[in-house]
Amino acid sequence: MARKKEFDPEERMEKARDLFWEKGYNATSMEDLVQTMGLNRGSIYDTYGDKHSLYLQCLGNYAAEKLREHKEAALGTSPMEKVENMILSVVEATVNTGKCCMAVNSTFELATVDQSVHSIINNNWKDIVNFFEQLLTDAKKVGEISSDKDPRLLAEFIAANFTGLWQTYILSRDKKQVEKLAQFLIGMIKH
Amino acid sequence: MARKKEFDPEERMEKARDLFWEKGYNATSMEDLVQTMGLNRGSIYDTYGDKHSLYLQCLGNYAAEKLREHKEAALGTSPMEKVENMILSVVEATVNTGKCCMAVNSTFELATVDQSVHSIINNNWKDIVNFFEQLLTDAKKVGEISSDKDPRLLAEFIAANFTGLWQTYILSRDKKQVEKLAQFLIGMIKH
DNA sequence: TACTATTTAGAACGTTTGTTCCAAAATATT
DNA sequence: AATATTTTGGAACAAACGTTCTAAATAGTA
Repeated sequence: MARKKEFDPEERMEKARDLFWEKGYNATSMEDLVQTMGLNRGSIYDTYGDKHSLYLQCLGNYAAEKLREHKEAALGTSPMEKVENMILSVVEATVNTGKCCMAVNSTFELATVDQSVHSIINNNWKDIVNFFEQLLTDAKKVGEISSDKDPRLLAEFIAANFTGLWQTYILSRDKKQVEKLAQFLIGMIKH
Repeated sequence: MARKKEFDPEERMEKARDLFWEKGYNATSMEDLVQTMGLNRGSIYDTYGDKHSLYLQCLGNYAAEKLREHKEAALGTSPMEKVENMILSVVEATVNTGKCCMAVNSTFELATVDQSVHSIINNNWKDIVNFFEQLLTDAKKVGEISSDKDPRLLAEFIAANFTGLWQTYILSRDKKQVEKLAQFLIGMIKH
């Protein structure tokens, strides 16, 4: 009947996502997006809706991918080994790409004033904490952590520490420094 | 010879600071500032320079005040008691005002792309970590923490955890939750 | 009281913002 | 090959942006 889209909507959204990730929401203009996505203004509005709607889709896409990456990083023969590898994987990704977590950036730029953003990030956060909790419950069962530990609290503590690691990396830009802090965290949760 | 300023520049800057603190840099317009500061555009430009310059002054003001507050909160008969009170004071201020740290907001919105902002925040961060390090060194001397602990690393760990606490508060908006995490942190650094 | 330096209020500036619209180009189906 | 439907590029829009400017008001000095 008619023409088909000449671009892959998912692929172009990821270009937008990377730009939002780098510059933040408010500092990214529609003109920036047109240039970076390589799409016409009309095509963007037609495919994704307005700027805010596009941002929410980018953030949702990021959150889903991040959760997947966390789970993929959970390698190891024991639960605690999995937890440890997840932490090391976050540090590695951060220093390799030089970028922090888009959801955390978004938390501090928008989550206090934008309910939709808050909801996406909060759900993603809960998913990650839940995953940690599961692993730590397993770790408790097999005796890798002592029986007086609360897996839920420990999970929340680890997740909160990710944000601390990112903040530290932004300020220090020092790979060794962040790795040292991560190792310290790992030591703390083990004992 | 001529008229004197009819307003207190410091006092009006604090109004601007609170607005930037609440909305972030990019989401705050010059019109917003005119309304909130109760000053004419010309007076703002004449007194503080342009928007970016005003922001830097607000951030510097915030950082100085925050450091002072941290030191004021360091009450107690022993070094570790002081550390503990500093942590509790941050939590209390957060849940009471409902606001997080302006410097941390700024870290994630601007520090990666704005060198001046980065510099102000980084120096403030170092000041705070140095203060913690001093207290923890004292704590080590009097045997409040074990001799195998590294005061510098522990200080960085505590400071990083503040950011985690703020992130947690933004997402959960749950006073109890943040207090629980803070108590957990205190327990961790004691043992 | 007259003078003068400065502040004041707000109009006005040229950009940039996010968004909409339209004519031309394009392609899967008939 | 003709048709129908959708995309495309870019012009056009009003509103908001950060900034500058001007004229009137003001108050300390002479």
